[in-house]
Amino acid sequence: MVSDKKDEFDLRVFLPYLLNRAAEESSLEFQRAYKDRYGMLRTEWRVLFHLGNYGEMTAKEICERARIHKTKISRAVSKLEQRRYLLRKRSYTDRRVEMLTLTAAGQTVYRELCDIAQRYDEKLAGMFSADEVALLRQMLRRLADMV
Amino acid sequence: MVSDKKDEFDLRVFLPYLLNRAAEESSLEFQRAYKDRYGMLRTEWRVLFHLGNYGEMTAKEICERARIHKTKISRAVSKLEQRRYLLRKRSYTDRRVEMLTLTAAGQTVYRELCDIAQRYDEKLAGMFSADEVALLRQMLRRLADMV
DNA sequence: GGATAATAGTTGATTTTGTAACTAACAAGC
DNA sequence: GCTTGTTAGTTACAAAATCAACTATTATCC
Repeated sequence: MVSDKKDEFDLRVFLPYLLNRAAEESSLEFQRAYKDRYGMLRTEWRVLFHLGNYGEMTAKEICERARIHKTKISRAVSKLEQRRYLLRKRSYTDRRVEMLTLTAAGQTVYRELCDIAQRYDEKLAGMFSADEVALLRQMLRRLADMV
Repeated sequence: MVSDKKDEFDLRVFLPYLLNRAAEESSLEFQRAYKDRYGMLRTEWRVLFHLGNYGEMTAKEICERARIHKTKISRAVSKLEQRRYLLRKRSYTDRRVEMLTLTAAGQTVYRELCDIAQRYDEKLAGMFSADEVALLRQMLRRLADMV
């Protein structure tokens, strides 16, 4: 007799769940770097990294690239400014817009965190073969809609 | 002349970042199912799914399996109980412990969400070949330390 | 068996996020 | 140029997450 019982759903293969769990787990160690060492929140390091990675940007551009809501960006920018990690400069072609750049201090922190990130990434990547990791990154980028 | 410039860090290949972005993005659509239709939070559906998937469990066991902090579980359980989705039953071998089970209503919601989850999972999986998805799930499980 | 430590789960205070309303500046249409 | 609509960014309030302290119960060790 053929089983007509619908395949039971298994939480542990559900992609959104797996992705979230993997993301949470793999963020923990790196989080300590920016949180414990620099008292930064996740959004703050994301802003810092975007400015470090892409140079001068506006809050709007960071919102779009990082897919973070503008209120979170706004608060993260204030915090980073307070800590003298970034400078705001009003665009004088459009005075609603602020150009954001890292200060020397911000760049130093950025580089330090980059080093930590890179080492940590290598550690994670080391769990798999080079081909596997390449495929993983590619698939994640597609899922993240960063194609 | 060989470049001795250290390879510039690229945010868009950093695994924790990719994982988080992919997780956030791929959760959005499914989130609407439990949030908009049932007014549930993420922790609440995770608890619901655990009970649906594994049957009777204690809050402690859910904490460990799902890696969610006990205060979040405690509040999610209260909410689910209020909505009559689950029942608490004191263990009488250890009266600190509560056995949690889904009510009939809870099981109905669970099954509905399972269907949605399964269809959504198939949609996501459809972005890649069967082999690729199998590998992805396997890698995510390792990253999530669910090996 | 009684003191001390450990465990399951809850509660309260603080921090962070999310939502909506807001200000200030620009753009378009007439 | 003046109304209407949009956009960049901020702020205020509500919802949720985090962290520490708490209660009640069980386990340990002398």
